[in-house]
This record gives sequence, structure tokens and C-alpha cells, in this order.
Amino acid sequence: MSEVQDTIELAKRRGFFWQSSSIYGGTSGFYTYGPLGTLMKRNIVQAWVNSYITIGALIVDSPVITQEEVFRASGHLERFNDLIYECPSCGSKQKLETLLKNSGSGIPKDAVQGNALIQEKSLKCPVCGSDKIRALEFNTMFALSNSKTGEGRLFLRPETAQGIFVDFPLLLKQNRDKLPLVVIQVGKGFRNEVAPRNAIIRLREFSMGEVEVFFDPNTTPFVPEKDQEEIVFVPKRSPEYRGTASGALDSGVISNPGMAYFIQKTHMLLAGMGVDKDRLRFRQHRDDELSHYSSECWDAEALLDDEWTEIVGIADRGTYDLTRHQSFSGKSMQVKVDGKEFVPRVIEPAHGIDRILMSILVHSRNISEDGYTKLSLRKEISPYKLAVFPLFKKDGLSEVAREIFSRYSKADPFCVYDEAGSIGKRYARQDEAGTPYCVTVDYQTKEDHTVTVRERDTGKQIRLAIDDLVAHPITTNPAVTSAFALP
RNA sequence: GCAGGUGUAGUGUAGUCUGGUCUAGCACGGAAGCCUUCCAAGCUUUCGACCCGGGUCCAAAUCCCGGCACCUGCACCA
Repeated sequence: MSEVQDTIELAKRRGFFWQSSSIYGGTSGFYTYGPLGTLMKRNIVQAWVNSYITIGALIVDSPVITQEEVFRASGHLERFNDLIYECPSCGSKQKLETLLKNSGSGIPKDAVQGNALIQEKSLKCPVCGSDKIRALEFNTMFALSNSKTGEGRLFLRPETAQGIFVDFPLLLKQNRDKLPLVVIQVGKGFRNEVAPRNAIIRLREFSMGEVEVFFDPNTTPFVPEKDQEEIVFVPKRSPEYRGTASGALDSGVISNPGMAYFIQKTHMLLAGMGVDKDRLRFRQHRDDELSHYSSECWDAEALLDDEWTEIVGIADRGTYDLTRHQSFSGKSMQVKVDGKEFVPRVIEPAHGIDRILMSILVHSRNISEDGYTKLSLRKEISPYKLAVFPLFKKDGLSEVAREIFSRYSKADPFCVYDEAGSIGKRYARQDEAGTPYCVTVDYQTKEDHTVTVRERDTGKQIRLAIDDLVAHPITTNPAVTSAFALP
């Protein structure tokens, strides 16, 4: 079986995620995060938010439900509600518009009108000549059907970005009229994908973390640091390039410093969260795969099974969005700096949270020859940081262990207690859940008030005084971190 | 969306071709207990499944039809 399929199985068994409402057969593209997955996802989001707050980003939280005008301006409506035709004989699909171009007729509004036109003009498939073609509405945005009359149609947002662009003037004020302005948002996005697949890799409702960086195109507020880690670049025209982000900038692989800076930042973030550096690359979009709003785009791709999967997209959106909103709303999106007025340029790193989580899970699985599985998650990402066990339930060890658990929980709530089965089985359970440390109460504990602390990846143990253990979260306990020196 | 394949406890599977002792077997897992002085040990008890709907038949997990889901490939992925 494949790595991804194995991981999906582990995820369901251990409670990371599973298909939603499966008692009713489920609906493709919708997944529920279980107890471990929910915590892990929170940790990923936290790491991401922290890394941007650090550089002065402002965080916002805009509505999922969005009015039609926003997507008319952004171009999503135009691009998403295309009518297409499909040929049942040869399977070809194209925009209906292109077929109607030469027929001298108007553009139909929906599939009913489209089919009527096909009948009226007796249009044929340009590929195979069949007369059985039919019109279809191709919606990848979810439209709400119960919008009140008069307020226009409402849509579920396909990206969180527009919630930032529409409030650009207010956000600029929050930044005291200064550029650069960095705004981040994490939340759900919705795309009615044709073929959802691979569990949380391609969802119809998914979590994304988007960053919109607004800056003066004549300045370079973001430049990559020198002497950072080597990154694999796959440019659209030249061959693969291995080097630092600043090296890639200097040698012209990347066209501008801002793009190079955010590629570098993204690389550090992903690697720091547990995406395997040897299975991570940055690939530049070919011109024919660029989205309608971007002029240059680099995807962070993780290798899952044998397939490179997009997990972050870093796009140069130029002035597209602000210019469009300016002309559609009539409100100025200009910034005045040193007497000159201009629309800022935007670079957007957009993170697929679910895909990042999946990549970390796949890349963190360590399986020994006998099939013993450990999830070597970074401690910041692990759902739980510590498990507390008694060596045996008898002789009062349970009571001592419960008390330690209760005291420790005040320092760090992400801790579990387990006394079921054998000690080995409990270690195994935690290894598969990615818990970095386990504490065991044994007979010596009663004598000298110490416990064993066992580290997940090495299996090594140290003894630690109970008072010392409960005084800090285990991931930052100096005695523990110095003993094991985890990444 | 198209084509092909698949659907049995929480997970992995046996059984389906050739309908009938299938009252659906096994392993892992969960729960309760016993035992055990640190890495999935053992023992006892126990929990738990034929994707949904229709049809054929004396009889359907098994054959047929429809739906749903999953997998693979193609297309799509702003």
C-alpha cells in the first residue's frame, strides 16, 4: 500500500481525521478532524501565525459568506461560473463562449439558455462533429440558494484573500498609513472540486492561511537573508537549481527580492514544522497555469508517494486585486508616500493547512522492520506533549501517577494519562500518536520522588524529580531539553 | 465529469467466481479483570461488520439493476 493510503488509515485509526458523516455514506471532499488531528492542526496554525506576527503582520478574521460584488470585482465570478459544453461522444469540454463566438448570438446566462441556443443553432462538437453536445454550468464556487431578494447573491469564499483586499483602506489605517503592510488570515475556503481525492489533500471545504503583503513596487522592503539553507528550485524555463534563496535571486532564478524572501520564509516554516526538506521543492508555474490574477507564482511542493503536491502557493498578484476593487467599488485604493500616489503591489503566500498537515504526517512516519510505527512529529506540532503512566496499576503507583498528571496539567494541559494494558503497549500508543515524552511512575518514585522521562525517537530515559517535572511544560523543561537535544 | 476497479466490526482481511451448516471466520484494536519491577508479552471475559435501496430466487455477503463512497487513469484544480 502507498504511504498516503497507510497514513490515511493511521489517521482514522488514531483519530487524526476521517470522512465526515460516513453513517450516511459520506459526501466526497468533506472530512472531520478527530481529537489528535484537531490539536495538531491548531499547532500548525499557531506556528504559522507566530512566524508572521513576528514580522509585524496584522491578523484579521473576515466572513466566509461573501456578497456577489466582491467576486465580480475579483474576477472569480467570471472565471468560475463559466458555461461549458460537453460532448458525450468524444468527452471533450470547452467554454461554450468559444463555440458561440462565430454563431453571432448573445451569451446565454445559464445551462437552460445554453442548451436552447445549441438546439437553435444546431451547434456541433468541433472535435468529433457530434450533434449531441450539451451545456453545463461549471461552478467551482458554492453559491447560497437562500439569499434574500434585493441583497444579491451570496457565495462561500473560494479564498480568504478577498476579505483582506476589500478592507485594504481600513487595514492601511491600522498600519498608520505605512507600507509595507502585511495582513494574514486563516480560515475555511470552499471550492466545488470536480474530483476530490486523497482524503484531506483535495477537499471541497478546507483550511487556508493566506498572507497578503502590500508594498511600494519601487522599494525592496523584503530581501532574503544570505547563508541560509539550500532550497530546491524548479524554474519554468531553466533546469533545476539548488541553492539559497538569495543565491537564486542573484542568479536570476527568482525575479524579485520579495518573492525570494517569502520563498525562504516558507521553506524555513515548513521545514521547522516537520515537512521533510528532502521531499520539498519550489516549482515555478508555467505561463499557461498561472491564475487570472498572478504574473508569477512559485508553489511549495511536498513529495507524497511519487507525486509532488502543492502545499503553499506564493503568487505575485501585482496590483490586480486592488485595482479591480478600486474600479468596481469606486473607492480609492491608492497610497500616498512622499507625495506620490500609487496602488501597492501584492505578494501572496497562500498555505493549504490540510495539505501541510498531511505532508507532515506522511513525512513523520517511521516504520521499523517489524512494523512498529512512530510518528516523529516536532514537539511544537505534536497533539499531546506528555503521557503519564504508572508502571503497574497496583501498589499505589496509579494514585501517585494520577497526582503527578494532575499537577503537571496545570503547567501544560496537553498531557494524557494512561494505565491500560502493559507499559510497552502504552509507549506504543503514544509513539503512534506522536507524543514526544512519556513519564512513568515506578517503585523508585516512592523512595526518592523521581520519575522516568522517556523520549519517543530514541527510547532513552532519564530520571527527573517530580517537582521539577511539574514546574514547566515538558517541551521547555531545561533538564529534559538538555538531556535529549531534540530539534 | 469520463473509463475501469473496489465496498465485510474502529483497522486489515477470509468468505463472493460456483447462492444454502455464514448462527459471517481470523488478526489487530476497544472495554473489564488476572498476571507482570519499563518498550505492541501471556491468560480469562467481553464489544463490534456484510455501504444504501430495489430486483431475481424456496433461499442473497454472494447473482442483476440503481444510488453513494473509495481507489487508479484521464480531464479539472482560478
